[in-house]
Amino acid sequence: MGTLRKGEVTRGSILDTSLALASQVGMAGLSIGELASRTGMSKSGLFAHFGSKESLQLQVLEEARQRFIALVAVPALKKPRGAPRLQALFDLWLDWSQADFSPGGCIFMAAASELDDRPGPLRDALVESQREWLATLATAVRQGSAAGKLRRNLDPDQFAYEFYSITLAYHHFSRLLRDPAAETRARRAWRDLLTQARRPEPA
Amino acid sequence: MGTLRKGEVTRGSILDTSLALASQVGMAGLSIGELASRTGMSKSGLFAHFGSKESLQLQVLEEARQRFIALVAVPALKKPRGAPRLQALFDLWLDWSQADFSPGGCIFMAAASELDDRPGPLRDALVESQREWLATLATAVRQGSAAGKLRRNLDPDQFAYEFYSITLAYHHFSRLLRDPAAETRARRAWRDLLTQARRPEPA
DNA sequence: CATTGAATAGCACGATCGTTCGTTCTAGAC
DNA sequence: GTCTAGAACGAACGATCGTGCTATTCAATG
Repeated sequence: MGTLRKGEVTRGSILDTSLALASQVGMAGLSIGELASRTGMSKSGLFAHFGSKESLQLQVLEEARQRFIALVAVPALKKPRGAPRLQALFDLWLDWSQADFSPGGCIFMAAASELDDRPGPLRDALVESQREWLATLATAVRQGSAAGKLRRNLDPDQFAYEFYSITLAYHHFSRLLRDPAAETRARRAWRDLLTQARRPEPA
Repeated sequence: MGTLRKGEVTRGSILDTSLALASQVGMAGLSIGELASRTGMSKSGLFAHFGSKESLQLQVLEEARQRFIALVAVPALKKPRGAPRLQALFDLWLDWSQADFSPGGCIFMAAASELDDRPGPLRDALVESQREWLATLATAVRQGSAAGKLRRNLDPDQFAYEFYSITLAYHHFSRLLRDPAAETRARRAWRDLLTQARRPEPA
C-alpha cells in the first residue's frame, strides 16, 4: 500500500466526478464551479489541486486513458490472437462505452469533435491516445494474419478504420438518436467485418 | 426576385459567419461577442436579429439543413436508382464535408456529440435532421433493391447505419487525426459496402 | 425631399468563467 | 501534546457570457 495523503484521495474523487461530467458535457464544458458544487468543495479548494483548468483537463484525459488500458486493452491481450482477441477488443469497447463512470458514453468520442479544431496540449494528448488505440487494433490484425488466422492480404489500418467507424456510429446512434437498436446494428456490422477478415483470399 | 430588405441581407451574412464558426467550435461555442467582432457589428445590433441565442442556433441549424438538402439530397435524387444514386449520395456527402463554408467539416457532426446529452429544442432539431438523412439513405436502398439493382434481402436501416459510420469515421480521421489517408480509407470502406450490397444473395 | 419604421449602436445588468490571494483549519511527524 | 506543512475556504479580480434598455442612424416609401 503506497502512502496516500489526504490530498491524493480527494484529487482522485475530483477526477471521478470530472470524468462523469466530461463524458456528458465535454472537456470545455467542465467548469470549475460546477465541479466544486458537485463535490461539495469550494472553487478555490478544488482549483488548488490542479493549478489550471488545462492541467485539470489533461489529468482527466490521462485518467480516462489509464482506465481504458486497464479495462479494454489489457484484458483483450489475454485472449488468443486472431478473431478471439479482436472480438474481445470489440466487446470490451462496448462495455467501456456503457460504463457507469461515464454516463455520457465514451469520453474520448465526446472530446474528439470538440477538440478537432482547437489546437493545444489537450488536443495533442487526445490525438496521441487515439493513435495509440488505432495502433493497438492494427497490431492485433497484423498478428492475426501473420498467424494465419485472418486473411493474409488484410490491410490492418483499413481494418482499424472500419472497427473505429462502427464504434463511432454506435456512440452516435445510442447517445444522440437514443436508438434502441444501436447495439444490434453495431454488432451486426462488426460480425460482417470480422467475417470478411476471415474469408479466404478473393480471386 | 423577392423584395429583400437590408435586414434580410445582413441576417444572411451573419448566418454565413455563424455556419463557418459553428463548424469549428460547435453550437455552444457560438458566442454573440465573437460573432459580432467577426461581422464588424455591435453585439446588440447582431443580437436584435435573433432575439435569443437559442433562436440563433436553431436558425443556423436550419440554414445548414437547407444547404445540405440543396447540395446533397436533391442532386443525388436525379441519379438513377440503385448503385448510382447511392454512390452520388456518398460522393456529394464528401463534397459537403469539405465545403468552403464549413471549414471545420460537417457541422451536423460537430453538433452531434456536444448536444447528445443536452436536452432542448436545439437537440430535437438536430435529431430530426439526422433522422431525415438516415431515412433518405434507407429509402434509396429500399428502392434500389425493389428495382432489383441491389440484393433483395438487404436491410435498409443497417445499410444506412454503415453508410453513416463511414462518414463519421471520415470526419474523425480527417479533422481530429488530420490523417491524409482519411478520404482513401473512407472510399475503400464505401466500395466494400456497396459491393456487398450488390452481391447476389448468400446461401 | 420629408417621413417613418427598420436597423444598428451604446451602455449597463447580472451571472459565470478561470484565477489569485490571504486566511483558517487539520492531518501527520516528532 | 506541539509544530508544521498541506488542504480547504472565502472573497474578490477582470473578462466574457447572454440579454435588456434607449438612443441614434439609415433605408425605403409617399
